[in-house]
Amino acid sequence: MELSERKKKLLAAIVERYIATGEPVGSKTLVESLDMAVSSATVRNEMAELSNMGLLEQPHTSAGRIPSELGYRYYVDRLMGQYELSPNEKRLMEAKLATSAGDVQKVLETAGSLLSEMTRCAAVSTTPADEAAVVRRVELVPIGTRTAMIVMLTSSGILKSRVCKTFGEITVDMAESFYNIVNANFIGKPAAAMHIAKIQTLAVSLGEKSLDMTPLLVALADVAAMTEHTELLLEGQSNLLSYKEYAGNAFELIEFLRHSELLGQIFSGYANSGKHAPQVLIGQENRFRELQNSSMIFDNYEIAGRESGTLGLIGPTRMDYARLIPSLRYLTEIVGKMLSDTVEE
Amino acid sequence: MELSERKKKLLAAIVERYIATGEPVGSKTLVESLDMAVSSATVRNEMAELSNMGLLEQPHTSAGRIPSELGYRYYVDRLMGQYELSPNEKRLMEAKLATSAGDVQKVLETAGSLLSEMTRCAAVSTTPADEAAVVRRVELVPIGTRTAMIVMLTSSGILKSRVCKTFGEITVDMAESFYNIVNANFIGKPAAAMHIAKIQTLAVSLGEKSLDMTPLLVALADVAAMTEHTELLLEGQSNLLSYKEYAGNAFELIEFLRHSELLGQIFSGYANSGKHAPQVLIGQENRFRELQNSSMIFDNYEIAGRESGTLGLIGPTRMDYARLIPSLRYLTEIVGKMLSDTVEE
DNA sequence: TGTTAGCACTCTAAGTGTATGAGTGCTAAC
DNA sequence: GTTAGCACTCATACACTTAGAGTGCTAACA
Repeated sequence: MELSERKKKLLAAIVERYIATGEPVGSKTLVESLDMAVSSATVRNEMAELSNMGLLEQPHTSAGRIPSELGYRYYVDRLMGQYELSPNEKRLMEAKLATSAGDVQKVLETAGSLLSEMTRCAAVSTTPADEAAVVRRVELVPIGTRTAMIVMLTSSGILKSRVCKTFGEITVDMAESFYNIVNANFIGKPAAAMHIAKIQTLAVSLGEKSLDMTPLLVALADVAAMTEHTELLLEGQSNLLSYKEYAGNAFELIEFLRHSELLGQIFSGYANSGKHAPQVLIGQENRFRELQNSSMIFDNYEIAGRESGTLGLIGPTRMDYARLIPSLRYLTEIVGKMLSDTVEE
Repeated sequence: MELSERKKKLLAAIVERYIATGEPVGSKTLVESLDMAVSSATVRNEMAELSNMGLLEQPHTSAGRIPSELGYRYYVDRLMGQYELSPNEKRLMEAKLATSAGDVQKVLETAGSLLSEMTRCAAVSTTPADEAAVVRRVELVPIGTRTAMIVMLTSSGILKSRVCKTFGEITVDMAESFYNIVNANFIGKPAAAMHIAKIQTLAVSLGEKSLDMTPLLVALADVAAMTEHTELLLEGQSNLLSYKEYAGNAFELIEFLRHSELLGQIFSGYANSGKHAPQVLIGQENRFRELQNSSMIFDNYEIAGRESGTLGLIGPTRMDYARLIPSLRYLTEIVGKMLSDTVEE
């Protein structure tokens, strides 16, 4: 579908104005704001044609036009200018992220809250997924006489810990057994190897030590389970409350975000696609009913050259694509760099 | 203010019915639902008197009555029956909490999400405050060649960790220096001793080792700062969205909860008061404008016989006090027990 | 003296009617 | 291809009406 230059200009102006104000745009205001060399009547003709093509729609006969989903799509694909982040903004983002360096989860949390602040949208991120990930390191950190913390690091950089309590005192002997078991059975293997069934057979083989060791091993399995699945981190859902398009059904959307692992499916599906460019889903292009009045933008971050996880934004269809897409793109880029640096060694 | 038995019965019925339905209660429905031996005219007379006393109010002339804040207060102080938690509910709460045993923060998070689920209110909790708390233990856990995790435990049971990256490899020598510094300067002292200024003078005294050690020491100061202040944990804010009394201004309230350390003041003020019984603040009894259409219930939990922190609920004035107060009371009790057990050793 | 029936009164919510104005589509002239 | 002009549509605002719920008051009753 090829449009005349003038139609393109008008469509872009309508989309941008509607994004900015949330009010339907009429022919008169449009002519004024663009100070075009034609009259409002001409613009009306053009707008009527854009409507016929399905790029604009009218809430009611005597209202101005608003972009249809197709209109947004055309705008995003062909018309939109890309907002350039200022060096200042870039520096700020990097500085904020740097405070979390070394901790994958924290980097992603920080990225999420940065995104949600910058965009007034909800931000989503997934922790790196890597089916080939293996347990790189396990540590047993004594905390008290009967309390210890188990720390696990995977080759994909995921770090998880958990506190556990034992029945009796934790002895040097126990710690030794623990490390022996871990080294012999788990280091270099996928976290899935540490399944509760495996732990049970191990416990049996320990004989009389078994009673003391069980809480440690159970906690170990627990930590392993935590590292195993990619996690979905959410930030800034409350931003959505401030949009009038969500008045009334904000609760529904926020509950959807809060519970849904379905959202994770979209993301991990995309992460595996190997694409690397921000993907935009507008309105009904979303598979889920709860998102059909919303748009999503998401993009994969790369760890050491490999698509690993996703950062995303969720907001009203009327979101500022021209600004948000470059912001997200830049952030995924530096998140990728930071995480590569973290995981690398 | 002493009321006749009949007035009490009526007031309680009005409060409870209004809590249940959210609709003003009229004389006719009231007589029916109570199947009283008097007519609606008599009830009207009584209701008029209750209005005069300021215990009831009318949204408008031809509507039924709703409780005034004074009415709720009277109900809470004198009329309310206490709902008994079933053994089943108790068992469920305990079982859920038990999964977090050993980790103060996690226990409180779990308690918060339990509370918010049970009550459809927002739940707040504060981590234990203890001016006499000292650093009990610090561990340096190697994670990679240039990455380490610093773990700190205080005598009040707060456990915090942070990952940090160093410039060069972490050597056994460095670890030794680290532990020497920690043992000599910090163990047994308040976390505040680990201030960044102190860290700096230490770094200077290290001479040439200083460059390598600095990131570790900075991270140490950082972890110390984390343990130092009581934290405010929030759960279930999104529950509030489902109440019609918040339609429209839910955003304001949720933003208030999200940002406000002011809320912490109320809590810590109460925590220091030494009281131990659920405290109820109804509507305007709250100091903050954002909470004046809401009620709060909060109660201190005791660690080893000492008031240490607070659990609280925030919801619409029209909340089910008779059910929520006992629930909160019971939860603070078992949280206290669990935390005492955690901190004790 | 407390209780009750009855009735006039008040006020909201919902529905109807009307004016206003923004914005359109169409047509005829440029 | 562009424009001015005009009839048309529809949301919004406002005034008005009606029905119904609930009240307060009064006079009669036990």
